[in-house]
Amino acid sequence: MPELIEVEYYRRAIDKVVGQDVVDVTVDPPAYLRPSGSDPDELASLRSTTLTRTSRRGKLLVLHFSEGSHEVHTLGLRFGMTGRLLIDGQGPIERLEYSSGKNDPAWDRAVIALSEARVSIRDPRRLGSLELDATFAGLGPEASTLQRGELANAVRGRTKAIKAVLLDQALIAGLGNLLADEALWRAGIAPGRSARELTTDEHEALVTEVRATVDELTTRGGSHMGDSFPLRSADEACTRCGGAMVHTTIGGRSTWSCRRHQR
DNA sequence: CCGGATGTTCACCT
DNA sequence: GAGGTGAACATCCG
Repeated sequence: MPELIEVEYYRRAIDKVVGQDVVDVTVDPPAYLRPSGSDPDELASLRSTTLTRTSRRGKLLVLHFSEGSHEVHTLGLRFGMTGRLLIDGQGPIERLEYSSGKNDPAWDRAVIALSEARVSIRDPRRLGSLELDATFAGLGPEASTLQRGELANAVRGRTKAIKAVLLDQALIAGLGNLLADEALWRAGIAPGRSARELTTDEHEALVTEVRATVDELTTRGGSHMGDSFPLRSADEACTRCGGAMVHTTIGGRSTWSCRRHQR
């Protein structure tokens, strides 16, 4: 799952099982536990704790576990491109999800067995991960509430492309490849522009469009259902201005933009 | 058969 | 330190 939108839906789904006790937490393969080299046996420290709350920044979902009134551990969940959350075998946002075809229980890479529910990450490509005692350290400000000053901070002195800044989770947390393209398309900013060269007006436009895009897609229910989305095809014209849609690679990611109205 | 895909991390360059 | 590239993960889709 990309983008913070789906992760927020997952967070809300897990909120419904807050209050339950942990029976066991497991990963398979062991490398699904990060950072690499972590010992899966350490997950045993979660047994008999209580899931007391959830939190999220960007695409990182964090579960908080307590003993009595004392928080003793957290667990970070990352979904990568292809990880889905299942609760008792059910995907809370099934209709939004990547996998249209096969759905193999063997792809359950992380399982959190609670007293009355089973939470798992089903991830065919293993691009997601689990992290014991994860924190938000190292993540930039939340994209869905991005402020002008936060964007100004993120781009300050950076020569790399504005799209690469939007995708860098340490600078701004939560935007994925599709959302970054959409926000830039809406703001009329070419994705390859050097970040530090954006004007104050462009900062304003971009902050507005990042938030609007996240808001609209959250309301609508996910990032795959856009009807105003910039077409990811060279065969059709920009739905806003009729210009040619062009494909490039920026920050190592596939990028679509309109040659005419994105400047 | 081949290449690319909503993500992240790491190694290796410049 | 900044930033770019490519590989890796494993599967599906066109």
